[in-house]
Amino acid sequence: MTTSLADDSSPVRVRFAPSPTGMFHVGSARSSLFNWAFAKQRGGAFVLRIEDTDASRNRPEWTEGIVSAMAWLGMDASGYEGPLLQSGNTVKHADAAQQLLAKGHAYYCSCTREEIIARTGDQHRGYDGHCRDLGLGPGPGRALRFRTPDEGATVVSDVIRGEVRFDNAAIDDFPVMRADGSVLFLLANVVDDIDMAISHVVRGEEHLPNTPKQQMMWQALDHEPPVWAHLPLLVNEKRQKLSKRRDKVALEDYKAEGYLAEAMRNYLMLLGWAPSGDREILPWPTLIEEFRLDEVNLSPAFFDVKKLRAINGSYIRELAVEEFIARSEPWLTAPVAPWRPEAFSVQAYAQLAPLVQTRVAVMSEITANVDFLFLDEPDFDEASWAKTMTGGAAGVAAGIIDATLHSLGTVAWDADSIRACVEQAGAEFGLKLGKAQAPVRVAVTGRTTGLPLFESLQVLGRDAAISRLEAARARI
RNA sequence: GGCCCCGUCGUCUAGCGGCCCAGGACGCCGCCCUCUCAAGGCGGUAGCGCGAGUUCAAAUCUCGUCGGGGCUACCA
Repeated sequence: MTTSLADDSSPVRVRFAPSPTGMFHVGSARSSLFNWAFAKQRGGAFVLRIEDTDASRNRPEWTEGIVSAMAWLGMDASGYEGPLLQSGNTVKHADAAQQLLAKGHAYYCSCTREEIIARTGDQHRGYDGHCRDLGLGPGPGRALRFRTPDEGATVVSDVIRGEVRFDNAAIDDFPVMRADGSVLFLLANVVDDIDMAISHVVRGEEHLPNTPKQQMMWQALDHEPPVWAHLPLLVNEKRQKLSKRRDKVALEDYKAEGYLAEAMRNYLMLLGWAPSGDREILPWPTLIEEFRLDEVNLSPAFFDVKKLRAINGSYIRELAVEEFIARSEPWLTAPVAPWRPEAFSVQAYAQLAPLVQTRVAVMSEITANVDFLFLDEPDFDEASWAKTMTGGAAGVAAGIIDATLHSLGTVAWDADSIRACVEQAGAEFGLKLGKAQAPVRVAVTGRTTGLPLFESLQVLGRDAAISRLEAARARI
């Protein structure tokens, strides 16, 4: 938008400043990725700062969660400064508060919330400036408030949104330091950004209403405000901001489901920004190179898992088979895999892996595709069994299985020969392969759908195939 | 309530006054391929919220309107 702000030559130092709340949110992930792409593409620096000022809801291990989630997405600790803890900077926070006081930009206030509401008669009116000119000193129950101008306007120059104007009269004197001397987020955030020499503050749009206040403080502290960039929100299907409470937002959950980091990263980059031309799936270095902060969209983006799935499937299919096999490991072993660990065979899996690869959109789906190979008994799907083995289908199913069994014992054990057996069995009942294979498939794999049957049988082995067909035949 | 932001297919987006009776992708539907299911190929469905204005010309500019959202703590 405002090209002077997006000037390619200005030095870049960005920060990602999450508060450690226990899980890494997809919105945070997107925000960190945008910051990262912008910094790397401009040859700038990226700082990770943990906003742990609210001691009541902080745990040290949450920080580790943020670091590892970022690493998973490809933002390795070697590529950024930090993590720095906001709580480690409290001396400077307090110092800044005193500076504001000394310069007349802040004053002590003894009002309680109740008193303010009682005076204004309106919960929504905000602070009425009661203590503004009382010249109060520090003391119990006295917080420090920033004195905002009564007239004029504060204009926030945002790379994405252009100039956003806020009338100063509408901005109440806001607290910057609690009565206990601890500094509030709004100020601490500014002090840290100044301290870290942050050049661009790239964050979610929910912070836009706070920005004029922060900009006032930058200036009151004798610093040029940074370049602001407020990213559009990530929303749910009801177009509300993604929230921990009602939406599935934990990056960890998606990882556990088998979303590939590179797919998640690519998808997230597409929320609010798009590469030029009709391209969507691009390697990370290309995304970084082509990303432009000032091209970021204005409107909120729906976090669409369907599209994420599609992109993930595409990434899975792009994997070299060996790579796919290697990456399948977590879904083939405990605690995910339902079979006895000894029953698993990498060789057997490797033979079918190429067939699995085109059939899964998320890695967790691998398990159900090959479980028949390693389970002692197939995991029968009731609907599948009912459809192919009971009622009117029972007679044919029994016949097909009998006929297949008849020739399967002596046939050469390869997919083509096995196929011929089933084809022949079907012919005896006037059935095409499509119909004839169904009871065999269910008997052996437990389901009507799955990997190509004959390759599956070949890998399963003759003995297991025969005993499963016999067991199923007995159950019909 | 106040302040602020946003508004192109269902969704993510391309579009920066003529190249657009709007392009791509996901989804959905159909066809082909096919041992099931996928993958793949081909085709289709569907959109500029509305109203004024500016202009020879508007999805693109302006205003209004309607709709959606965010913020509104001695939380971050």
